[in-house]
Amino acid sequence: MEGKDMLSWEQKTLLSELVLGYDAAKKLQARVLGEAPSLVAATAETTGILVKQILSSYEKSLLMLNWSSSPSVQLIPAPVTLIPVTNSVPESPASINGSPISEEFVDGGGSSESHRQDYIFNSKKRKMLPKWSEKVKISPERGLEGPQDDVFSWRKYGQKDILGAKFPRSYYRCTHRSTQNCWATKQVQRSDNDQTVFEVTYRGTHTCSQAITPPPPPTSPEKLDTRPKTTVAQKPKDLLESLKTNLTVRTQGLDDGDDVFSFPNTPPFYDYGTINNGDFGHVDVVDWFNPTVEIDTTFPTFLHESIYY
DNA sequence: CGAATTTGACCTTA
DNA sequence: TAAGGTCAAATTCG
Repeated sequence: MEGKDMLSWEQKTLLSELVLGYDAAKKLQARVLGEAPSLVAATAETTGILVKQILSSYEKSLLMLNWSSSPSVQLIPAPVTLIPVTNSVPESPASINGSPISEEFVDGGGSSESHRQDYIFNSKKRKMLPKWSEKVKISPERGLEGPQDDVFSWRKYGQKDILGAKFPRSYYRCTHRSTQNCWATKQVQRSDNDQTVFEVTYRGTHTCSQAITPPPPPTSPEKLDTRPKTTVAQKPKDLLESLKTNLTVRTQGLDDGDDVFSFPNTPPFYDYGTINNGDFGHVDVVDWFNPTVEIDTTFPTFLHESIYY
């Protein structure tokens, strides 16, 4: 056990990602060989999804490697471009010295009295949060390109005009920040020229339960969506909005440069539903590839009157 | 009526 | 000090 603890956050996430891909590949293999795993129903996991998962896994793993070592590994052909956001020198791989975790994290229990102080330590922490960004491309026909599986719920807390940018930048944080002390945030910036591109920058990972226990037990075959409300496109009217909110490709992030942030008690894995037994959490792709998040045919319409402010 | 968004002020960072 | 990021009151939404 101590073995895994020794791993840096990067290593853990990388491992996690690789495991996901491996898992999906295994399933795919089983499928190809005709020996469909009875339990993990062949029902919902289409080959396409598996492939997608595998590719996504590769992309992210490569991204991480690309970042932490030589910047010469340019392999990411996919429609979705992943961009490591480097603030300073990505030099130190990850020297986790889980020292300054302080009570800030546990402090959440504290009442809501914190104003300025809250802000302060929040910003202090900000430096330590892993940060990464992605470009999400949209095609009118297919909706979103690339892996999109943001099952997290975000809440907008600000919008700002950016110098030189045509469109304002939107700021989101995890809905459960106050309730579960989850400090994940993201910001969405629409590309100046290419209307189909949004750049999403994430900071911090989710420590809230929705990142830990997404899928409801499949005990009852009837109910497929027992869950309250993860992020899902809702009002067609604000398609763009919901899009921005959902526009999300989860990728592993890395440290910010100076200090590597080590998580208090958060599993370093994003899990999209750990339903299986394996040594590692394995993924039920069906869950994160939730069709509800899809942008259907209404989409192109939105693109036209896209500029809505 | 509670939860999410909007938006100008305020705070932090470069 | 300006640009970027966050807060929080007011407003809108569901």
